[in-house]
Amino acid sequence: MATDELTEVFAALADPTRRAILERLARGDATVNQLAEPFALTQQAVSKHLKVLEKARLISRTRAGRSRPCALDAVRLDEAAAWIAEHRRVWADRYDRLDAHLTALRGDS
Amino acid sequence: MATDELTEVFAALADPTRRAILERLARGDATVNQLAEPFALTQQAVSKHLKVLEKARLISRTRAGRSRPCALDAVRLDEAAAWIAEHRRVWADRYDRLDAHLTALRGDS
DNA sequence: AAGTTGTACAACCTCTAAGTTGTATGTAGG
DNA sequence: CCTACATACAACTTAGAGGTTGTACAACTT
Repeated sequence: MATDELTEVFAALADPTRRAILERLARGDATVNQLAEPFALTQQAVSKHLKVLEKARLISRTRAGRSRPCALDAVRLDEAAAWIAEHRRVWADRYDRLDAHLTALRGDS
Repeated sequence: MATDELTEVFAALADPTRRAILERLARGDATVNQLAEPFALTQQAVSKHLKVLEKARLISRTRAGRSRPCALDAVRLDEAAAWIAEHRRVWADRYDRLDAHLTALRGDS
């Protein structure tokens, strides 16, 4: 994944409202107004959030008459998780080596 | 992890410079000036980024004479990864059920 | 055809993030 | 001590994020 795409995904996840929207969508698709209801926000504000999520490709939208239901798209989340996992692994290795080193220094088995 | 902490972590990861700093630190601890060198940024700007990373507890800092080396802290990354994994799982389940449903509709085995 | 409903667009406000320059502080070394 | 170096603090600028209100438009309902 390109750097800017990672940036978009993490930036999208950095907003509590957007994370809440994703959590809501995980329980089923929803329209803008349905998503807006639990928040003390206008429909327009929620639409903006959805635009951010859509640009980050964390959700996709379809047309259904006059409403535009949102559905989750897991691909980008996987890629973000992969970035974290990769770097987490690298330095977990470092700490494992450090642990081993310290253990060796202490003369433990 | 509290909501604001997740927000801090994701917001910290949303900046390409900060991700690059983390990648650099994954290869070994470094001082502010060492971190600043590859970027076309002032020392002060890098210090600000480090402050953000430290507040999000993605790095920790120690004193070593007149320098303050930075080291990675994997805990928060794990928590961010856990959030992603949890939600990814939920809607992976949804799509699995959808798949099953569609398969059933088609009359496949 | 007329009205209602769901969503998007535009203009605006305010706050904060990310960068700058300039300066202060603490520690090391001559 | 004095100087040089590594980092931090303060004040400022600029751009963008997140919110608002007002309005437009397309698609159902009657």
